[in-house]
Amino acid sequence: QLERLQMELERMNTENQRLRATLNQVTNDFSVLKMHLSSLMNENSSTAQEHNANANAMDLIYPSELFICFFFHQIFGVEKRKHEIQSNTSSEERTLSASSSKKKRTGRDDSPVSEGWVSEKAPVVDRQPPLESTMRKARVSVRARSEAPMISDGCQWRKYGQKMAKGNPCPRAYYRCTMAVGCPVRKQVQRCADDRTVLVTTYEGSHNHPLPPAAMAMASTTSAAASMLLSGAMPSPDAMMNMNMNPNILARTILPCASNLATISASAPFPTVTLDLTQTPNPTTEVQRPRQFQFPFATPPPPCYDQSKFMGLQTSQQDQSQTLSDTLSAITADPNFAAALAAAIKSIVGGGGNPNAEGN
DNA sequence: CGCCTTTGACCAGCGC
DNA sequence: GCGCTGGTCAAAGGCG
Repeated sequence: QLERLQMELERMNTENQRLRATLNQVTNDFSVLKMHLSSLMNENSSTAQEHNANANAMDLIYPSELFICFFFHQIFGVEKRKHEIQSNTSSEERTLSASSSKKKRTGRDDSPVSEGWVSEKAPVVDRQPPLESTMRKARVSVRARSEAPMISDGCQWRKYGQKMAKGNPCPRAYYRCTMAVGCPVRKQVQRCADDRTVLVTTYEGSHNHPLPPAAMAMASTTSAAASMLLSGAMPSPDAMMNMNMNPNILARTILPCASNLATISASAPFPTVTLDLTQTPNPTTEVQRPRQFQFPFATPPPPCYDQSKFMGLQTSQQDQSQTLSDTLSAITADPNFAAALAAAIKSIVGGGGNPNAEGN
């Protein structure tokens, strides 16, 4: 009996390794596709027809991968063979970035500020393409519990301002990405007024440079959400409100396995996707939708749902290792994992990205 | 010395 | 027009 169990365990381990390899490949492909698509959209956004095509492409690519990519990056700490792939795409992206950037100031501004960031109020001639400037308006907000002043998302940030926001005693900090010259990505960090253990991080824009593996998850998520929001792959929040639709329906479509984690704000000045990681997914809801991709955790949730760790917050290496270990143990111990993972991969590779297909 | 944070000033948008 | 607010700038200073 023991021997049989050991053999079974070995077989499961082998299967898991194979699946992880497949997942790595899929994730890589997704990242490369997304970067290419982003470049294409920048180049081709001048014609509405091409824009529609891109929107359709977004529609096909993003909905399921967005969340899957994000989750598996976080859970598995996926180490990717991205550098060679990214180096191929980054050169053209840098060219794009360089061509669109324009020196605005002198003196101290050998910083990224002058190289690429185009202030909306600055009297510049060579402004960013319409789509890109629109893209910058889309925001992805992440709520997570953390004692740290800022979540560590793998990117390098430079603080460029801090303001007291109305209705919140906690100051709001403004950061811009400094991983590459001219990267337009910014983020705002503020503690929740109601619950100061909750850190609200709002991302804006998409990176124009290769990202380290640790940064890919968040970047992919925010970029994809922003793209979906603005490409027409999803209706605007206002449109949804006019149609008497609950914006969260859309969020459930994007993140079907964690419907209570994502909301789309219709009241915010900019279209905003909010990923609320201060809550745990409702297991009851998941049981009611067995055909959706979901984590087959038996209740209660495993330690990975300690979200301050789950989100890759600034916890110690030891904590993260322990969490990862716990997570892997919990996942691999579940006999349904392989099936669920296979279904998820199949939904991606098999073009099942449309969450509406097959009732998903 | 270079990079970073701090912080007051400035500007644009918006409502009244 | 005026005041409020959010967002950004940029000088000054700190730090490694």
